Amino acid sequence: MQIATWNVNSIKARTDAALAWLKEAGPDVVCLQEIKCEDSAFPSALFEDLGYNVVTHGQKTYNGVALLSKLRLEDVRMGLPGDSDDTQARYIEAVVHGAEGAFRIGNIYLPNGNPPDSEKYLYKLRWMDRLKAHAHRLLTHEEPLVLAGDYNVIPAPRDAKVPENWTSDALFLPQTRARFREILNLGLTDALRQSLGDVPGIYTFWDYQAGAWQKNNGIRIDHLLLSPQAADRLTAVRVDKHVRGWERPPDHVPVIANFK
DNA sequence: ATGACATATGAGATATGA
Repeated sequence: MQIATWNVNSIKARTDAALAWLKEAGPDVVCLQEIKCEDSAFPSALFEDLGYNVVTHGQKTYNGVALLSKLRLEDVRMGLPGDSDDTQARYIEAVVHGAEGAFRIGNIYLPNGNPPDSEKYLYKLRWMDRLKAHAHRLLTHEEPLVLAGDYNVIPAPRDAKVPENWTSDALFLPQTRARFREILNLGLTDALRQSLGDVPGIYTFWDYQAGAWQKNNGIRIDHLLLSPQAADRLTAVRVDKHVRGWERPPDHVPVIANFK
């Protein structure tokens, strides 16, 4: 079972790239973030032609998440619980049944939160509190659970090429990292760190500006967090960095986890 | 340095991203 996450920064602008990567990598499930379109505008048929079932939770212009799966998507839920006034489309969840059992998969597009002195940062922190509460509930099921997506969190200095550049940024502020740790400390495992250890230099995002890609000035902000039952089955994690070198790429690249 | 770059909206300039 291969489960991937990828922030595509507009599915309309990235349809060809997404199709090319799916043909190349062939994951069973993909969590897409920032589709930036309403549900009716998502090019589902093109992905269905590749054998994927598609569910979306989109909105006009901003945000939006989609789940693509070769397996049937069951118990689909849209939106992160905890705030009925939240209109931003940032969470979709479903269950898939693989040959070796079921996985519940939550697809996350966590708010950016910049600038830190704004309401946007308070929204980010509240959203993380809601995610913590939801993860806590899901963990009581004691089943394989993968919470994958663009967390907009740099967990540690080793997750940035130049950590000093991020000290006052909403992605790396102590409060942000503390909330991320609180979520991990519920009993979740960072899949990439379990698989690859604490090696530095692994990034999933390179800014379009100032030649960040050419200088490998990246950050690791796309994560797959695993319940104990999912972590037990993890066999490998990789980052498909080469995608960032494609023509007109998104600024994020796919992260893929393999499970036995 | 609020800029570089990129996308959506909508038709010029602004909001958002990280």
